[in-house]
Amino acid sequence: METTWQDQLRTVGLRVTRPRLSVLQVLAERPHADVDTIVTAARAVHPTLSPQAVYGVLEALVAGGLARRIEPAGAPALFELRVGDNHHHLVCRSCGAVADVDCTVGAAPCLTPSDTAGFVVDEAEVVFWGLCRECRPGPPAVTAQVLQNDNRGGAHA
Amino acid sequence: METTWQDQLRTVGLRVTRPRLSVLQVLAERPHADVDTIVTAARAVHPTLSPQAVYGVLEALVAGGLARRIEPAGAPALFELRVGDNHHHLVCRSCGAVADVDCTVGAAPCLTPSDTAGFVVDEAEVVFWGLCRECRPGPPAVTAQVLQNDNRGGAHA
DNA sequence: TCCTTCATTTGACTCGATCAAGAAAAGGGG
DNA sequence: CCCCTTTTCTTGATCGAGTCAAATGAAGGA
Repeated sequence: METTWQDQLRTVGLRVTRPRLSVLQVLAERPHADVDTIVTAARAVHPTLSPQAVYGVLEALVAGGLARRIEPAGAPALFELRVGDNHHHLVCRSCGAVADVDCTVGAAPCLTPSDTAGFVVDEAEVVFWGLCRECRPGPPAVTAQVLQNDNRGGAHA
Repeated sequence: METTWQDQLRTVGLRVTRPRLSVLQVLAERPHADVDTIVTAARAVHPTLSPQAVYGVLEALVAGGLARRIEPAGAPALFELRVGDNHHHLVCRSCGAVADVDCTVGAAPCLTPSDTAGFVVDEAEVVFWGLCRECRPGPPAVTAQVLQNDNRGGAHA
């Protein structure tokens, strides 16, 4: 990916500004960052950056297709630069850590509901909930069990 | 469905109260209701019910496994009584309408992440985004027989 | 360089949800 | 049937994420 941030911004019709470059830089280093994290990190190179500016920048980036917003339940929105590929997320219930998961099928949407109830579906969003390595209780007994498949509510394989 | 709300509440160790019965009643009639809707509707039978009480009731119901909370991105939380079965949701991008979707039988490749990045996954959450029948830009003429005589472009916000 | 347009700053504000203290009620024991 | 303990509800303050609006400032084409 040798296209610069500047090129990418211009390609989608956005002006090249310091706040935007700062935010892109932060997102490149820290995928799945929330607004607060972005503001804090971006201030390393742009000390006067305001939170509202970051909201504006992110809105523009998402609208321009340069960034994607994800909103795990009960947490502030997160942003990532991985766009255009169909991937999903693992979210830690304890610490909120997020990891990418490639969709095993490839094309979006990777799932097709059996009955759409009259809806025209354009996206299937998948979130895997669990515990990350650090938050997992007990000694790291590395079992192969990956998806707890109980027959009541929640998970399904 | 001969188990009464009272029985269900007692079964999970919750006291039987008027606010709880009211909320259960509302949820039975209106699946996928948000807190505001529940408060308004429940006041028909319990006029002094406070929003905070509803928050408390819902928290207790969810903790007791009698209700489930869903949080579509960009919308207040919704609650439903369908628990224990594995189903997902269709959400309308335009009006926010929600419909249940039974989990696709058989092939659900995306529900087993290929690489869990060290996470222990306990739930896979799926949300299908699209447009509901009312919000869909006009289907090819009036050829839809499934659709009863509704005023197209229906007022639904 | 000028000038128009788009971005950012600043500050107020909305909305959903949570927290805390006291009053009310549920429901088991006497 | 009443009392007492515990849970639950009410009232009101507070919080956090996100939005709105007016005014200043930068981007970049003419």
